Amino acid sequence: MSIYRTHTCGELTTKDVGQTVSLSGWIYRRRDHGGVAFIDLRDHYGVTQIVFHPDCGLINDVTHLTLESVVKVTGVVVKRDAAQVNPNMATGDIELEVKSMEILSKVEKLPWALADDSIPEDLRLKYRMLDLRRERLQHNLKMRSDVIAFLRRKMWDNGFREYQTPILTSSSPEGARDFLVPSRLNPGKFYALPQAPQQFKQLLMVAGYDRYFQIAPCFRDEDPRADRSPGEFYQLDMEMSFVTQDDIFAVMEDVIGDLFRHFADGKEVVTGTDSKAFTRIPFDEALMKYGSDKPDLRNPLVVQNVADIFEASEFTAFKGVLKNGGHVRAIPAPKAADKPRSWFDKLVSWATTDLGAGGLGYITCTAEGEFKGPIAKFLSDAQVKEIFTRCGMGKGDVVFFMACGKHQVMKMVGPVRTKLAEELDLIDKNQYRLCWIVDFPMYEYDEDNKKVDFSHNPFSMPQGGMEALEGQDPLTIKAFQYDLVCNGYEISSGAIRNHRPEVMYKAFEIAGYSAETVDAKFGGMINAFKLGAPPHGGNAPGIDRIVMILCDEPNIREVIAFPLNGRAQDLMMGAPSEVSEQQLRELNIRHTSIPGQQQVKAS
RNA sequence: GGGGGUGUAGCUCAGUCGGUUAGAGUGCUAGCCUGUCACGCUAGAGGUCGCGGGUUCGAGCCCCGUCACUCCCGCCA
Repeated sequence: MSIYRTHTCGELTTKDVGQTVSLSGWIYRRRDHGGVAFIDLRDHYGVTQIVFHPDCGLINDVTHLTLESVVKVTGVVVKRDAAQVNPNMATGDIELEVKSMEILSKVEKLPWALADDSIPEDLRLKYRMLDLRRERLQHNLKMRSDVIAFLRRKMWDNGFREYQTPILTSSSPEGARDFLVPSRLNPGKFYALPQAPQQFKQLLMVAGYDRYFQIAPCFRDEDPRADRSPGEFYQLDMEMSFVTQDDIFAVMEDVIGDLFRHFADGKEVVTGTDSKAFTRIPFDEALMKYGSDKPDLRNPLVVQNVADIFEASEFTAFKGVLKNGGHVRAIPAPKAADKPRSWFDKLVSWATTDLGAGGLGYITCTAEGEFKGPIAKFLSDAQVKEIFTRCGMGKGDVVFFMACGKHQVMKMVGPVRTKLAEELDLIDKNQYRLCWIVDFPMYEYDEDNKKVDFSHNPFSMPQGGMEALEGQDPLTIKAFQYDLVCNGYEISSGAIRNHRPEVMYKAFEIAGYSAETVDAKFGGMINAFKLGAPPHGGNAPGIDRIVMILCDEPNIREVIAFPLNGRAQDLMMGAPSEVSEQQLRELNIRHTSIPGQQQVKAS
């Protein structure tokens, strides 16, 4: 038994009445009535009301303590009178009649009241230790720990073992920007922090370990987003040998499907099939129907291609877009015809300013079946009817139109589909909808450099193998490359790898890399594949993002104990910081100081 | 690198048409109160209106610039 407590603040009940107990924790709230005073004492497990009666002689002490001070109290558990029971508290049937109190830690001054719920984020990050005391973050981080424990168990149950891979590795030429670490023993040379253990896990497959996983830290020096933490994040990195895409899907559908079912907390987990399998949507179809490669399937709206109709119309604006290789898509908006003019105006202004779209057209169908709207006059009645039929819309409904450039479907059409569903409240917030996006293109055309380039992982196996690479238009080749998507978030990405050197050289050749370049850049991997490599593949679910979704948080920082802010700074520790000249000398580093640049301040 | 939003007391915010000494709630400090549970009551302290410049008789408010935070685009094999 601890000298600090006999129980936690969450466990005393009427069964303990009459016992003398000790609790330790933080003073959460205080109610002072002069003659009698109460404090709510909080620890990780809950809150218990402590009563200070006049004869305890401690009222003056406790009322002059700043909230959040840490105390140990000893006293007797008493049952509350019926009128005093607090049904909102787990321990609301009892209270502790205090006999003695020991102050373990005094608070000097709080930067904010802990009960306050809307504190600016930079302040929260500066005093993260205070922020982390709040119930919401305690819940999120416990959830994170539980999710990781669950994933480890499930991976073990599926025959996987966890292996560590290096944190100090070499800079890789493809992919995101690396974090670099100077080498003291090798002047002028740098390690890179791994963007993912990609090459190492493939080498483990070559080494015959068959089923690998790791709760792996990944480091990428890219700008953040709400669902993307700057600097570092964690993946459930996994790889397996002698498998096809179907084998990998089966494992992930078991692991991730069960994960969501286990932590859904009453929400419905929808896989789109009557088994454990997840719906599979080819990339091209996702782009067409949802305008996104990570569609939110809770959103029932389905986009339609109406290029042919506008091609045959008198609407020169859209015809011009089509002539330049662009697209015209229709997005249905059921039961929106009676929305006020201002609703439409706001959407159009949102599309032009926020999305940077040229415009947003729409045609409404009144309750009487009359078509109205800014672009209705450019179309014949038959053409409008055809559009409404394709969209499954009718009286009282609206169809929106978006014209966009060749490569702008995801940037323009997808957001409109999402916005309309939000505006019309069509998204079932009580669901997790999981699906695979499959058949990603192997290559895409790089408009900037006027060349064919890899569209995803260059190590992915092209569908059709060598035959496809040699005989097919590169831009039509698909890869065994897939993403796992939940509620509009990409939660995992993976591939069947290209384990055959000759296919690898050919794949790189198409993207403009010589065999010499491939050897120079990926020598380790390609040599490994010349020493007996099993067919293999895998993927890597993003743990932070999955926890964020399960916690129903809009921002990934809410599920990370000590996140960096939007400029990749740790406001509490003061990172990144300047280092001494001595340290730099040892590393053979000299830097040009940047005048006027602010040091990140530690709290 | 680009675009949007925000910035007034420790914190959350209000501040009208540009016009007297910039307000409220909360927290803080002191006091009162014997059953509260976001206790209540009284009083007090607390302000570089993010920063700099400009327009004006006069700027929290208008203009220009800048900084910080945040969301998005680019980027993220």
